[in-house]
Amino acid sequence: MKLQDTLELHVKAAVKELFRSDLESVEFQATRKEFTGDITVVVFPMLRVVKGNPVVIGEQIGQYLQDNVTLVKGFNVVKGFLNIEIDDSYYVDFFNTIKNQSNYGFASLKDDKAVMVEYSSPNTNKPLHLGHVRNVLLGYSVSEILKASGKKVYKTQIINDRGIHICKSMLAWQRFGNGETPESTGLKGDKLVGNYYVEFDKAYKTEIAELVVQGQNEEDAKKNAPILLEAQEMLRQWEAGDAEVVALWEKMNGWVYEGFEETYKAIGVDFDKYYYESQTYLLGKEFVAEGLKSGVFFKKEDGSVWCDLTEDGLDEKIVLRADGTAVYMTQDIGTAIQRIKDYPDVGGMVYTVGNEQDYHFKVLFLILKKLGFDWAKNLYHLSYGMVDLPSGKMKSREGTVVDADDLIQEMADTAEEISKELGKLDDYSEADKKELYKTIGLGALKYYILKVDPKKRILFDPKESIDFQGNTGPFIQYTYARIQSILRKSNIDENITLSAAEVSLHDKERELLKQLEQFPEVIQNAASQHSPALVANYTYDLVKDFNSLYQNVSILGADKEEEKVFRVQLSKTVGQTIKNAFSVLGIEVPERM
RNA sequence: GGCCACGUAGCUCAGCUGAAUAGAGCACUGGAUUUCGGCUCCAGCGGUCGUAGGUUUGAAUCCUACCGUGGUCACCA
Repeated sequence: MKLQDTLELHVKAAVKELFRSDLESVEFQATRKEFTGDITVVVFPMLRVVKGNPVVIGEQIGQYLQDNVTLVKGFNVVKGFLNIEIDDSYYVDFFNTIKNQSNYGFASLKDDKAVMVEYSSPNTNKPLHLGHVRNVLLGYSVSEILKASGKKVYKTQIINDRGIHICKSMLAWQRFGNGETPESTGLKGDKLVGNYYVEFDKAYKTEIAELVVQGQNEEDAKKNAPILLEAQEMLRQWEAGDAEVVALWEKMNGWVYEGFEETYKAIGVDFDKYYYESQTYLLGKEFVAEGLKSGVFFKKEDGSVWCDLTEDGLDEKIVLRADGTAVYMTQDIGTAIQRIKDYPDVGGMVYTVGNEQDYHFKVLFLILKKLGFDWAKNLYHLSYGMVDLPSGKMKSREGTVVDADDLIQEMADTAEEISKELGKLDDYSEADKKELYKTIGLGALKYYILKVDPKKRILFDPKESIDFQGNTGPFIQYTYARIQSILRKSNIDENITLSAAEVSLHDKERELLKQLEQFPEVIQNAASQHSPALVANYTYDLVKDFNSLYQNVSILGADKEEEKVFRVQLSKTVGQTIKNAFSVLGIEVPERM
């Protein structure tokens, strides 16, 4: 049983015996550094049940605990705070239970409904950029955290593969492409298709300018530009199933998917299942028809279908256009239902989508509830803030978009520069070195993004993101590598288990053990709050405590053999915990760096 | 304008399901190595927790108003 749970029972018993009152709960907090003790009971909330002076009450409870609970070895009361000192044997026993658990902190799979986590969900007309990077890192990490908390998880995305955007790229490629392919140009497929999207925009603008010269006003010119009309015609042909257009669409989307896969692989994320808008919007239309019958939706005179959400404090929302074609909402309804059909064990879903779509998801979840799906109550919009650059917002038109592939490469390059200066890798092969630079560069990037609360905006300062000191990924990786170095040099018997009597704890060791004890709870909290930031910040605190110990005591040069054994084992366990924590953030740890 | 989110040290962020003197990192200043990896550690400097009210024994945390920033209010996605 956890320390806090044990103490809670005893505090309740104490209050029962001393004051003949029943407490519903007991409030604990870690004892602040400036006071003596390991864990603190806050007396104030008890005053509602037990009348009296908080200091006196604290003293009485403290005395009771000291007399009746063996692991309580002392106490003191400051104001309304009862600081309890815990016997070292508790921490040593705790350590012995976890020291060989390679999966420490992770809960075993609970017999519970699975969760589907959607992330990435790109359009197929341009490459991934920094904004997608945050999305992908968050979604992947939340998936891993949910798994670590004991849930079955499916990772997925919805690919926006149909619509005018891809037709624009297709048309431009037809006109200006001269049959170029990723193979013939050596370009990644998503980059190639993205280039033609830009080409389209250029041609479009030229045509608008020409029409304006010919006397049209700008608004009309934007609507009448021939190339735009042609793109719209192409979309109609696609919807009509024109064989040639569909073949081109399949070819160019295929290029994009290959490009995306390369980027996902470079980032180190994966998916269990892909959904395509082109395959789910029809199901959405079916359910709109059904909702119309059951009265969830209503039809306007022009034939468009709406959902009235005014009773819920929202507006009316369109779910089908007057011409009968699907809107965004239609296909999201279809996609959600399709997913539950495909995976009947799924009881809830997490949508990783930027906060500009907060309203959309509020409405989507409400509509699914109205349609009567019981899983609709377990839908969560993992809403995250924009990524800004020091120069302001990213704007594709102004060319300030940070490309995902470029970014990953730059991070690795920077890691290489810094590592070379410090040079500890002379005996590494070139391939191993490259792999390591990628690990460090990606570690820096991922940690920089994940340590911030998802809902907050991120200011992405390239200079700061590649910082290696302080609260950064490489700092934590460095500590891990340093621990591995100790383990390589130590030659202790791994299987020794020291009893509490054989170990006397250094203050820093006790701090570290308390910190280690928190890890499983951190994972659970991060899961329920969908926040990798909690894991990131925890890991940093753990690492700081380890470095402090490292600086204060000699591990391999400990005076006594038992001390050395204990410290090496402790170091190993800290290393394992760093590794586990980082694994749910999607960050690798190096043996050396 | 309506609705939503955010506002904590010069900068980047924790703390936000209420509790002790609001914590880290960067930057700046000063220290530590006959020692296991100095990408380290220790200390100092730095705060009207956006503003004003309210609830409470107790508010950065909860409530209200206002200010600032961003988002959103499409038969776009």
